Amino acid sequence: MFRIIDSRFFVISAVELARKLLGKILVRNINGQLIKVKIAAALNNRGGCAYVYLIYGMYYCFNIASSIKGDPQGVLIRAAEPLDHHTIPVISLHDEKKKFHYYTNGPGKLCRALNIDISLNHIDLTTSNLIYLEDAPDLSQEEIVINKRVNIDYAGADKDRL
DNA sequence: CGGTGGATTCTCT
DNA sequence: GAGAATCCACCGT
Repeated sequence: MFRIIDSRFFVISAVELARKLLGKILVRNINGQLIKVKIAAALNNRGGCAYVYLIYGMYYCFNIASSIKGDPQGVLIRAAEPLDHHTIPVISLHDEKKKFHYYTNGPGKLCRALNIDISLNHIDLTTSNLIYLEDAPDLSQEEIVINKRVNIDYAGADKDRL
């Protein structure tokens, strides 16, 4: 698959971009070690133009901005499927003895697995060697299921929002 | 300049 | 189901 280097790919609405990102390959380069994951869940994000947010002091959320300058939109990547290995081992923050084989099924866990931190904020996905996207066939309409956010039974009234 | 809360996740009850 | 872990942007004083 080829890397996406055409910035026009992102010059669309966040809703469209979220749909196109599904199935694409997110590549993270950590000191030469490539980790590839397939984007499996994205979320239309409301406003904001940052790429990486620190949340609750412990976890990061990885966003991909869309549209054009002056019209801030973005897509929050909520989950992905590891490709290189079945799982990406990440040591538990709470108990280092427990080596959880974390899946990337949540925004915070996704960023932990890929070593995404604030240093990637404002990075350009079309020019950076640290993290970028590889092209992949768009999923068919039938394969895209618009559903509620994953793993959010804690969210109360907000969980019914898309 | 101190207080507060948030786009999360894990652990224990 | 609730609390904790833990950083910083933002707000009020």
